[in-house]
Amino acid sequence: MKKKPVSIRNIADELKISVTTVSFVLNGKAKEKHISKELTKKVLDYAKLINYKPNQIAQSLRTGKSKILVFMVEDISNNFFAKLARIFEDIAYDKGYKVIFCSNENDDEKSNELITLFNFRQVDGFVIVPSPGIKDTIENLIKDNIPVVLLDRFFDGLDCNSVVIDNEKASFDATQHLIDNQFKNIGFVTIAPDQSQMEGRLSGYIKAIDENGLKPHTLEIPYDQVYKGKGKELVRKFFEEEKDLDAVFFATNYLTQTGLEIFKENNPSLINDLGIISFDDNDMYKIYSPTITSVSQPLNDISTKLMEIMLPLLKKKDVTETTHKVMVNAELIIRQSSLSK
Amino acid sequence: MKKKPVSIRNIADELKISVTTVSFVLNGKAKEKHISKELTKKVLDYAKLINYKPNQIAQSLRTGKSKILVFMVEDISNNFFAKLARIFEDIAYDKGYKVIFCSNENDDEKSNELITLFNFRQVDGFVIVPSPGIKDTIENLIKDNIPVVLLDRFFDGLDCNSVVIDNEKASFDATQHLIDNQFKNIGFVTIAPDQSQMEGRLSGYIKAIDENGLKPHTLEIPYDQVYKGKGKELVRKFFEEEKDLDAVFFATNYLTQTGLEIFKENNPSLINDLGIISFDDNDMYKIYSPTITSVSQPLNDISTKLMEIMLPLLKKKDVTETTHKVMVNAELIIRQSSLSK
DNA sequence: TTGTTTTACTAAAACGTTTTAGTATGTTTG
DNA sequence: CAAACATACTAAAACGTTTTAGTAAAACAA
Repeated sequence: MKKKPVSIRNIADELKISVTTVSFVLNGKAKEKHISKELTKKVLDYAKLINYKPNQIAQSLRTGKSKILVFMVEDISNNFFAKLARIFEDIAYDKGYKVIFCSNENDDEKSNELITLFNFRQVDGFVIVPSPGIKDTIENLIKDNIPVVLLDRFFDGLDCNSVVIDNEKASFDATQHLIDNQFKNIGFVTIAPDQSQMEGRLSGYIKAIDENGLKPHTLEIPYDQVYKGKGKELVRKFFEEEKDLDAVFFATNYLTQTGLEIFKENNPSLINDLGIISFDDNDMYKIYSPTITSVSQPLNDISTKLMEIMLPLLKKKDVTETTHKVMVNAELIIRQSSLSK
Repeated sequence: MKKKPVSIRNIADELKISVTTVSFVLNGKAKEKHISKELTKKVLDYAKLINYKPNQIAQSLRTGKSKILVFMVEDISNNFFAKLARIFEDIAYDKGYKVIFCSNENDDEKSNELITLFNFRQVDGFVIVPSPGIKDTIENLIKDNIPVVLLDRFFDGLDCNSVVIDNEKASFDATQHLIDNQFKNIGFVTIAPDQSQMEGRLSGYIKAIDENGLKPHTLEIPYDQVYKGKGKELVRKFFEEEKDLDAVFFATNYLTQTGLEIFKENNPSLINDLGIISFDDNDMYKIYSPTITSVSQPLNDISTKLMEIMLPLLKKKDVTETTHKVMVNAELIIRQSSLSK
């Protein structure tokens, strides 16, 4: 049966001193509170001896801090988010925080539900990949003085910490790279830009196309159709109609997979004949035939930045004092699929 | 600034009754404790009106239950585990539990550290993909009456709940499928079987090979070499030496990727000439050229089973009463790579 | 000497619940 | 008509911490 864990009381009783003294010592306030060197040592030694660990829940109740962070993404089983989560987890544990992951499926209702749930369960801070319609919820969190860092996306006109990549630049560079490789009719397959990161990706593409005097060919798929098979049909139709495309830039990993699937089904030679770039890397791209060029987000940088912003917020009285909006650069990993044919 | 959340006290004061009564009502013990219908309704209505949510931490301190489960896997950013986690998360939230995910990197020290950390922070239950040397730690958890369900692997001679797939059968079937497709010299690339699931995969392969009077060709890579580039060289050497292989069965997703990488670098035609099967599916396998046959683990079944075992344990006084060892069947997804050439 | 400061330590409240052990009525029962 | 029981409610302890507001003695200053 479960033996009761040792408490501060046990230490106090054993050493015939008060719990107050023990608490002071264990919290490193010995000097400040004028606890003698000898007693301090005695407490520390005994605590170690009996392997005392504070009851985190009692601490939380008293201090109002849970040492738990929430990392809410669109889908934790998505490679990009899973990798980010993994790195964030490591840093967090290192700093004494536990992390609860959850997936909002880019759905406003689910997002709100989860945020409410956790907020009431006294979570210390949130990292959130926001669904399009939760600007108000986020604003309320900030008003309630709860640390929030947005990830991957942000809201125009909302003063909130965020870490995003420079989507426009990344997209511009990728498109320009295709142009530099003699591609002239470059298609862009994306999802409807009600998410800020998608907006940047589209505008980067358009900018490169415009600057080079080319004609844009874009397909924007409504988000709700993407994950319902319907998206695939739209992509298929796009390629059937735009016969003269010589390259295509997919704005997300998932769209690339859909595209490749269609090529495989309808017109396998396209895989080799078209110039192809995918936003977001995938372990398999480097072993595909041809190997696939991708825009790779710097996962380590992103997670590190997230923590760098989050940690000071957790100490602060007022989270609105200063907000940090960090933009990191993505890397274009050039492989066979984007080189001039 | 953060407004103080409403407490049971606020309700009691407002209605001029005791906190006890409020607590009884809110916990559904109104009848049992003879609280009148009218008062019960009044409490419920007012609680709803002011949007009362219990302070989970205070509840935890009092009841000793945190409503938190730990889901510890080898690497949460690994596709297989991420997908499992995603499903488990959904079920858990539905049952009122939060889930903390963590990665032990198949390392005993890290596993022990994490288990100790969470155990002392009063987690209600553990789902664990155990690293090879933590049998004792698991045993101690069980002795302490803490719910544990092992996932993917188990320990011989330890009576502990577990959910695993029938690796031997899955491996046997996959090998037999290759044999049925006229392959005669089937290689098996695996990691050293100090993990139970790897043992089953090897023995299934051997059994099929033996039953068909063929000769085994196995490569066993020590676990610690797999993730250090060294593994790749061992695989490369294997294929250079075993010139007469006509098929290969990779025992994990990661090994498949390594293998494909080597084929691509050294001998691209092999990808089409060899029969290939991979343990664990990958979204990209169905759009690879050729499409790749895989042994796919039933993620939904596994997560559901995990919860089915975990939930009753969380209610029980004594977790050792009965142990459930569940074995689920994997599915062979047949694609081009394993069909007779 | 007396008053002030410093040192060394502690009692008790507080965090927000749940639960035990009541009390004070009203209602049956023998 | 008293004893037993049922109903409707509550005071206070408990969970394990942290922290406020102390006390008592020793050291120092005048």
